Amino acid sequence: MTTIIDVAKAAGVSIKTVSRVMNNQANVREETRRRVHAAMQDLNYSPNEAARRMRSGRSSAIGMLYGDPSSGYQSRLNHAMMQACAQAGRYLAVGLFDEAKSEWKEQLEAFLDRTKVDSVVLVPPMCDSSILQECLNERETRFVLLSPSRAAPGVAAVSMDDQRAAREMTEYLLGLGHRRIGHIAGNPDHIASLLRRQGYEEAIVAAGLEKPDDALVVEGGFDFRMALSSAEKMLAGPDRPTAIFAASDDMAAAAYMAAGRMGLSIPEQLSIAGFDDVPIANTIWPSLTTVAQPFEQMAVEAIRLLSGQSSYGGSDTKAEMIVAPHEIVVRGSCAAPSLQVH
Amino acid sequence: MTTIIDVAKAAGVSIKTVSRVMNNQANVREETRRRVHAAMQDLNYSPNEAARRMRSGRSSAIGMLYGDPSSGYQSRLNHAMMQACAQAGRYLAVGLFDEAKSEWKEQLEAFLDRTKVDSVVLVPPMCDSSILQECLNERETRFVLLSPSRAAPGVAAVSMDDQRAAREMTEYLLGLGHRRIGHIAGNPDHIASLLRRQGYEEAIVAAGLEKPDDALVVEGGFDFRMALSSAEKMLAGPDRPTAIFAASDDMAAAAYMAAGRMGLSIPEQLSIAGFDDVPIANTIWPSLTTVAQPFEQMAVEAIRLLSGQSSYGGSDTKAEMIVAPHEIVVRGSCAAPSLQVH
DNA sequence: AAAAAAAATGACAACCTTGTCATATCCTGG
DNA sequence: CCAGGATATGACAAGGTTGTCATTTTTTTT
Repeated sequence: MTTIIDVAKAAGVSIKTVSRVMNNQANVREETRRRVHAAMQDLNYSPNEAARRMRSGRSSAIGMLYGDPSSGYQSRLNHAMMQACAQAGRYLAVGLFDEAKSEWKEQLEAFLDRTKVDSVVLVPPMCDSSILQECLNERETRFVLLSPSRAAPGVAAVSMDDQRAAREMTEYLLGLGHRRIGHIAGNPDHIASLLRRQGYEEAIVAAGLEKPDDALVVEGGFDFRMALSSAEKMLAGPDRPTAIFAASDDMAAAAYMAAGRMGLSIPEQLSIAGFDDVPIANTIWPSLTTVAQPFEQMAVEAIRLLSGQSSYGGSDTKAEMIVAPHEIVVRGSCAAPSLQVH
Repeated sequence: MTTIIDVAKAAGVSIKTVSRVMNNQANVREETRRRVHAAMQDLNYSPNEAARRMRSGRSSAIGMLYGDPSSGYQSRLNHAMMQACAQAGRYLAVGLFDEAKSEWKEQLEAFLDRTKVDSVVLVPPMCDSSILQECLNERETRFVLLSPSRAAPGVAAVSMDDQRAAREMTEYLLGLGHRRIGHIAGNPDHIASLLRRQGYEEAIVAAGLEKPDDALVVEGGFDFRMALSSAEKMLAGPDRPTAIFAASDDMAAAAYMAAGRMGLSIPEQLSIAGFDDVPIANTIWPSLTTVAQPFEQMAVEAIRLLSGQSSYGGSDTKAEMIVAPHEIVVRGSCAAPSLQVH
């Protein structure tokens, strides 16, 4: 196993200089830096994580704070973070967290003390607590928000373009020939719900159609049950849509259910599209055409943000806001509207 | 921060003796051992992970190998492992793995080299590869199987009692008054499918009813689509059941769909029960009565198994087989059969 | 009871990195 | 060309643990 000493010898410098190069510290001549880098490359050197951590007292692991893990959305995010960490060669220290509890501050302190992490990822719903963010700031712990419900000023965050994705999905349905497209909206407390709805309406209007009325846009609250009754209402109406775009996969599954009850077959008599690409989208049949949230990409970016900021600077935390590219995943739940329906 | 030196002073021994006690090494008098333990307790000492790892070259992290992560089952298991590791104060190093690829052996070596873990958890479907197990044995890496499809002789494993759980769930349905209970069986390649089916039949027979015939037990293959058509067939038959017990939640969701298409309301006209308690069980409505796999418990036991075996012994690996207790989670999808159905 | 063997314990180095502080080198302006 | 400051580099300790090997204590054997 090659150590910093080997690199120092190879580069003809002291170990301290190698250390400086590794940690991007100042006061190293450019030429020296190059030589050291070359030596590291040659020897295929990678620093001993344990030694580093012991000396500095900090862990290179990345902390992740999250709350209720029951949703498919959560598990996808978990998984993406695990994968991204594995790829980056870092460990993931997770803390399950109950913000509702009063001792949450002690919980946080305990987590940080135990794990010694100095960077954490906040996923929904933890990422929307400004008090939590203040606490992390106080402890000089770097953090990045993953898919926050609302933008926090001056805080690094990674998210996706909900509005554009919704517009594109709606455009896809329009492109199939649909003219009457319903929308099941999410919980209006989440900014994502509004953005998705806006994207949907934007596409409709841009296609020269009438702005959707109340019969076409119903509340689903990101809740299966509410979405189920809303979808049934929509489909029972006088001029029912030929396609439904739900603001989440769970609600799209509810629309499947509603369609089944009304005797409508998917996609022949009703097209359904979702949003998120959680496991259920590939479980149900016909499998769901949906917007794939770029979970993997977002996780990678989050780690990059946490790694990139200078380790000890502190002051240069200019907030970066990264938008990861989504994808429309076409599966079997959408088709051109059949002519005989109306 | 208290170190091994503080403990040594407090116990009146050398640091080496403390080290010996910590690592359960031989040649420490019982009384000394007690004194050291007391001192550790007093000072609330916990060893410095980084120093340990640096000296020994091994990581105390636990490795986890898994394959296709798309199912809800996988994500529950992931999550449980993350939580259990956090509780045990250990990191989780995950490796995503493609056993189908030919370079999987290199993949494994690389993973073990990079992470330096010396204990790994194998989750489905990785836990059924005996070649993989041989490889791990060669490298003297401890491992434990989590919920294996078939028992491997001489290998530590954690699982649940599928047969008993299925029997209990069926008994629950019988207790509600159901006399004609259908079963959607899983993929027969999984031992769990057979066990669940046996448990189901056992309960039926024990209740003095006829052993279920082919009209009552259909193949679902742990696949939504197959389960959907099987359920439809079952419900369309001449003497349709008043309750369906599916061998997985995904297949239970398919039964919901089938019921919707047939115009049967749940639970008034048809009771449905599932198995696993994955996210979908709480998403759909009415929420699904199901068998909660003891994911959390299994993860905790897996870590205990890996931690418990003597660190350097090697030979004393008597294979422990642990069965974690499941739970019947009663939600809204089952009710007494209404009288007017038949 | 002495000698030998076995068991228990301890002193100290080693692991690899980073921080401190001292030293060497470079550059600037007179 | 030199003084002085700025910049670049290096020597060495420290961090907490475990391995090696020597030493002390206990037990067994004669």
